[in-house]
Amino acid sequence: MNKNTEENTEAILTAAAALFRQKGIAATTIRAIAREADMLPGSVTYRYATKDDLLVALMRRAVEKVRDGVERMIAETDDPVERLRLAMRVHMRVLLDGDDAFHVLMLDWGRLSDKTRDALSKERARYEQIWDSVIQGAAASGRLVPGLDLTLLRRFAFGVGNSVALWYQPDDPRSIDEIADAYAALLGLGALSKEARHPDPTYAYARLGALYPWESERKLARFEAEQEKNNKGDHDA
Amino acid sequence: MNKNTEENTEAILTAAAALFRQKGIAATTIRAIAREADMLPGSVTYRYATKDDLLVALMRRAVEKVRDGVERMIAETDDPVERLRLAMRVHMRVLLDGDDAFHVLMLDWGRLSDKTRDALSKERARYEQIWDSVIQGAAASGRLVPGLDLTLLRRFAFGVGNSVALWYQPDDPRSIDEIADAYAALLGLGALSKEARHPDPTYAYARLGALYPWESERKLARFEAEQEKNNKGDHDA
DNA sequence: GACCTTTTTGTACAGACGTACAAGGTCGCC
DNA sequence: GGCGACCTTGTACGTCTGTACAAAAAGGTC
Repeated sequence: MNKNTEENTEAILTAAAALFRQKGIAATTIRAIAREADMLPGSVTYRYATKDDLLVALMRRAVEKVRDGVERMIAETDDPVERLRLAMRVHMRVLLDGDDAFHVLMLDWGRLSDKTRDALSKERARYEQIWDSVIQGAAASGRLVPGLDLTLLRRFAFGVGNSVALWYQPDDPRSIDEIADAYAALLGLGALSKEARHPDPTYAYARLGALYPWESERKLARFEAEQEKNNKGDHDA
Repeated sequence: MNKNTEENTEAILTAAAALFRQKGIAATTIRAIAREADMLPGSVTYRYATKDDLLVALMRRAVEKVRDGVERMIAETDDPVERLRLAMRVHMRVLLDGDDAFHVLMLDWGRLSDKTRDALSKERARYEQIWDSVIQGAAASGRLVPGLDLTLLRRFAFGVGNSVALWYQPDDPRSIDEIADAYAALLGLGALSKEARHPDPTYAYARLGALYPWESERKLARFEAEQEKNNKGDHDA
């Protein structure tokens, strides 16, 4: 009737990840984790003395796993742009369908305590570095628009990948890979049609104001002034 | 020494929003909100009987405010594509620099209780509808790649806008509008250089597999099989 | 089957939580 | 300047939290 130790540890991590993802970290109690993992609370604290220890162990594992996955995936090809798409697939697959802990790592990062974040920052940075190097590889190959801010591009791609987690439901008619591919396509090609965009994106990026030549900066300025006025008196604290 | 009633209500909402954003909803206590707003807990519960009431009031206000902002902004122009960019600016500006409550609304949506989410879903849907109509307007004008899944595009744009909140820090050297413009540019034009992309995005989107003609589907399949194998035995619960 | 280590159980505690409410204070209006 | 409505204060409650720990049970080794 008793599972062995390793299985129980696994059950704790699985249950904790699922609950953290579903209800958030603070709203998840150790007792709930134990219940979900079919054991008593003492068995949880026996393995992880504090909730934070459990959280760190969980996230460390998750980021290592996904890093492994992405690294193996991009090793499949030498093409720097294909690497970007494949990385997106793995990232999204794990985020949406895989380890709940990765989901939590991506979404709750900003709200971890300093101590917890510090304990994980090295691992997370290593993962982001993979993305950076993939993007830098693509840029070096000359297949990206020249002059792009590559850090911003990484954050854009990263953010796009992560944002799916905010709306995706498992019963979505689209498959995860479909979404990842559509997102990768939008990332690479953009949404504007051939006729609507400047024929050379380099030019458009060189001066962002030229992106939409029909834009009137004056209208924007007027709106800004109005906003300013409306916000006055709002901020006392 | 006493502020008047309206100011106190405002102080509560401001303090609550800031704390919810910073530490999450569950981790924020009514006592902490009261302390931050410089009053006693009773004054908070006098105005909002439960924490949930406070949360709902907060978010309702936030989404109405941003809806107003976007609506006024897009009324400034008839150009359907410029509207998209202007909407992005307002959205990001409020998200990053404006009402903390909007930040919470966007990021914690998936973790609200059913009751709370229901109480807000109409307002939020109305906001998303504005984006939908902006995107549909752009599509109808023929200036988007034909055949795009417009719901997916809205989610992509929405996700892009929201994801900035996961990494942006107020001390970032870039201004919010700079980021919004860069993101809008990437959204419209994509990251691939002229030489690297198929000259007609319509074609590329029509069959996503053709997006990166150098991609080998076989490599992907091999990886998937391997993943499958690795995951075996992982999932008992 | 005795022995030692590893794990589970059950119970306990101090503190913080959301919420309630009687008492007192403040304010504008007549 | 008294009255009623609105708001704040202080205190209290039952519940739940993370964590601790002694005692019991299980498992492996000889």
